[in-house]
Amino acid sequence: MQERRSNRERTDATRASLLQAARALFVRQGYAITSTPEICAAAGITRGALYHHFVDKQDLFRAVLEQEAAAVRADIEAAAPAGASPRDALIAGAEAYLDAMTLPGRTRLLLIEGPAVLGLAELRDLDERHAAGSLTQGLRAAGVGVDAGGPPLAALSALLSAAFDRAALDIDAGADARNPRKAMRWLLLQTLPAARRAAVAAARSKPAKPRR
Amino acid sequence: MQERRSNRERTDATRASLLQAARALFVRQGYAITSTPEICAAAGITRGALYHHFVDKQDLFRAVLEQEAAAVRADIEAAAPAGASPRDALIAGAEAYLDAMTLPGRTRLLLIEGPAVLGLAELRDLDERHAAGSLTQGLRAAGVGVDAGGPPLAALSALLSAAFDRAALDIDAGADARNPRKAMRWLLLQTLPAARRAAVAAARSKPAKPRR
DNA sequence: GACATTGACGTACAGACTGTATGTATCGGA
DNA sequence: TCCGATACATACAGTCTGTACGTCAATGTC
Repeated sequence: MQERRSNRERTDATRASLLQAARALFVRQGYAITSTPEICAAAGITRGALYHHFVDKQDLFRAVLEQEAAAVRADIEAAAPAGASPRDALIAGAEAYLDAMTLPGRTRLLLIEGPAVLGLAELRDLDERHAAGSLTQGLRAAGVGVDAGGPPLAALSALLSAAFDRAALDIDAGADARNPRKAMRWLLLQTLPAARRAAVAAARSKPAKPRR
Repeated sequence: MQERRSNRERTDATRASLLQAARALFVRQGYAITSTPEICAAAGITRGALYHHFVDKQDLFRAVLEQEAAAVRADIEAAAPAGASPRDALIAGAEAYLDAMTLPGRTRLLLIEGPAVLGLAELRDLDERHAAGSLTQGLRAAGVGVDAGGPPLAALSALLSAAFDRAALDIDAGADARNPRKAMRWLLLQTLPAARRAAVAAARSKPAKPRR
């Protein structure tokens, strides 16, 4: 009386069920506390199936993160306006990122548990494959780091990326969402060329009396 | 033939030995992989002693972090120049923080494992008790957020704090230390009033030629 | 200074979890 | 139709965590 399914269908179904159950539990309880028996019970399968599809618990977690990062990327790309100026594209991308990270569990998975479970190096790789690279090139397109006097573009991009993550975390933590968004937007604008040149000019006139 | 020690001495000695062994192992292997038998063997005591002094493994980890955060704070305060202007104090504090985070293991303990093991809320509390609060008040003293038009100070401070952490992480990851430092310094300067006012002014007079 | 109490451990144990080895049924191609 | 491969399920070994309990030295009291 059991339905006939191809191997491919079986695999897809169990993997999907596993990923969904694991994601929910990892988000609610964290990676360490969540046990594989628990995950399998929630997914309606046995541990044998889990270890058939994934080499270990960490590998399952990796798959969850991969899926999550891809979803974030998709969300951002879906929100990208066509034919905007580099500057506007950057700002729109910033908002889209914060919006995407609003989906429950994303901050915990990608920003808290991820680095601890998979290691910083792997997480960074995943981040760059999916999302962060676009920030660097967005900054470059908007003219940051093109002249010699400015800060190293890659390093600055990393710092801003961290600030974005923190904004997402704070929004998720229940803070009035407008404050981190506003601060992040302001900070980002400060890095754009028009602002920077003015700042450099102000800094150059160092020996002068403090401006006040 | 055994020496006579007061209870206080015994406690201090075992706790110190435990903290040192645990710190080393947590740094080298991470919290999850490090087992309590392993820690106790390295500390030269039994698990009974561990569970006498700490309620569980997580509590031991908490003690390690507490010690580490206190050390960072001490390092920063030791480097604080006396009688500097708010602006210079802020810049010096920034450098001191990055210097302090150079000590091996600190980034991993405080920035990677900490949030995952203790939870973001507790880590944030620890951070504010020890270090981060000073950034907010440093910014305020330097005049950030005093006028109504600027970004919310607390939110901006959080973003900058995250950027600092990322800089520390990148330095620790072996990147040429000068790049993250330079970028961080630049980013911080961008937020200070002189730079901002100049930036705003430059933005207002958009058609005007750049100042130089 | 004997004595009861508390603190600082050491040892033994129960429960749970992870990863692996092995068995079974279904699928897919020849 | 037969046979290898795939997708599971079950059983097992080893390890870890936290707790209960026992011991002995230190400390305060009379």
